[in-house]
Amino acid sequence: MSTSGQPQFRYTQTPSKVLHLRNLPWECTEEELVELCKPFGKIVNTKCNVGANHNQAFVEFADLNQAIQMVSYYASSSEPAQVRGKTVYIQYSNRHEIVNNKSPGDVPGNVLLVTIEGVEAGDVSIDVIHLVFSAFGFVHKIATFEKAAGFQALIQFTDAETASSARNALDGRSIPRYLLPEHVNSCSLRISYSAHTDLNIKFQSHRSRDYTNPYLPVNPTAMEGLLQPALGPDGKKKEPESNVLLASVENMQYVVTVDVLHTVFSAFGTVQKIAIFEKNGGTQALIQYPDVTTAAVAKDALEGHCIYDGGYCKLHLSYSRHTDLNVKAFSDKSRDYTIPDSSLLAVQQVPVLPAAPTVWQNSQAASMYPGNEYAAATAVHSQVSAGQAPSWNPTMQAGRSTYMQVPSTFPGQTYPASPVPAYGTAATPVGSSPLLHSSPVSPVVASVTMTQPGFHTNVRPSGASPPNQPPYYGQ
DNA sequence: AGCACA
Repeated sequence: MSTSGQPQFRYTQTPSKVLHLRNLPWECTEEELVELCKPFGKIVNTKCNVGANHNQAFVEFADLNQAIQMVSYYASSSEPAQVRGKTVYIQYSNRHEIVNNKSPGDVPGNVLLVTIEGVEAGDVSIDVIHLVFSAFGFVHKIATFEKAAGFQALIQFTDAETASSARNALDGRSIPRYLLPEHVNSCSLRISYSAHTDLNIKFQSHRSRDYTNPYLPVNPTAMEGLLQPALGPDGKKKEPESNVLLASVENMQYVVTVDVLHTVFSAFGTVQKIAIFEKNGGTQALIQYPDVTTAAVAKDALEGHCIYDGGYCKLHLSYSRHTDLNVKAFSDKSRDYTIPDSSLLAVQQVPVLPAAPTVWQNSQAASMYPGNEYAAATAVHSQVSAGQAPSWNPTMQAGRSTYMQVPSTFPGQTYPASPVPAYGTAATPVGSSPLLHSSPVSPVVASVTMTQPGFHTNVRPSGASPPNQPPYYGQ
């Protein structure tokens, strides 16, 4: 009102709680703005990426004096205001409040509203959603529902920072195909912030989970695949889910060692224990994960796949009745990776220094979002977090840089001197292959022969074959 | 490097 009609000159501009900032770096984030301005007072609102070049912004202080403090500080300072090394020019805005700053969905909070486009509600299980979002931090609760917008989920994180890292990384991306039913072609995530801060989950069910409260009652009607046998799609009784998988190996042309299994199954999370045994003339193995979710994903991803190309060592997976295996810590038929102090086995236990098998785990994680969707970024994350749990371990907290758009470098290149066990060479493609192949029926190991740019370093084609093991390609 | 609902 008072400013209308007349051009404003900077020396006549009247102070305002709202400051206009220009010459900001491209796509300057709200965090960067707040970082710059908060020493002078409480910021109640911002508007970023304003102007044709998206290099201007507005910041509104709670109090006029705070804005005056900032302007006068930089007016007399020898150090200009800077963001990312760029000098930022600050002046009073000719408005007195930031209006209609954001649509509600853009106000950061700890709860995300995720719309999963292109799928039916039944196509994406809550376990898959949990797995995908757990890469960024502990997921407290999930509630799914169907609205006009489609299949949606509310996902509660500890804080807005975690939620926004997940949002920034996943908004507009797709859930990897191998986590979805075959008939799903595309499925993109639209993510905004919910106004909720704490979801009220009443039951553990196929549509809602509270991971902070494992003792929450299971909804008897909505329950599916939890704790008790449920009916599968074919109407037959479905075995109860378990964190332990029973794998039977069909057409076992080559010996399947503990190490091979470990490499294969580590692609989906921390493998705690493995036991191999003979039954009915065939070879079976039990693979223990920390949780049912990881086991479920591994089961779905690996079922029917072959460890070695050419249809050899085909895996058939079911849930074991066991929940905690009692195995010898180190024998040729069993392994307990939770024993922390063995130098041979400690790699599972978040070592301080990267160790070869851990790097491999991360190589696996790197390929979790293959192709043009997540590609290069995940690899870099692998470097960053080498030595930690793989990305898809739901307990892992370090996934925030996972999906940055950065040039591709694979962890294998980061530790060229790392001793890579030969068995790792043989088995590594197994874990990565279902990810690299859109077709779930591809032999697991086939990625070895692929020449997909940017991915070849992931599979160590030059590694030696293990003693007493055939080459895993050709044959 | 100079003001945002288009």
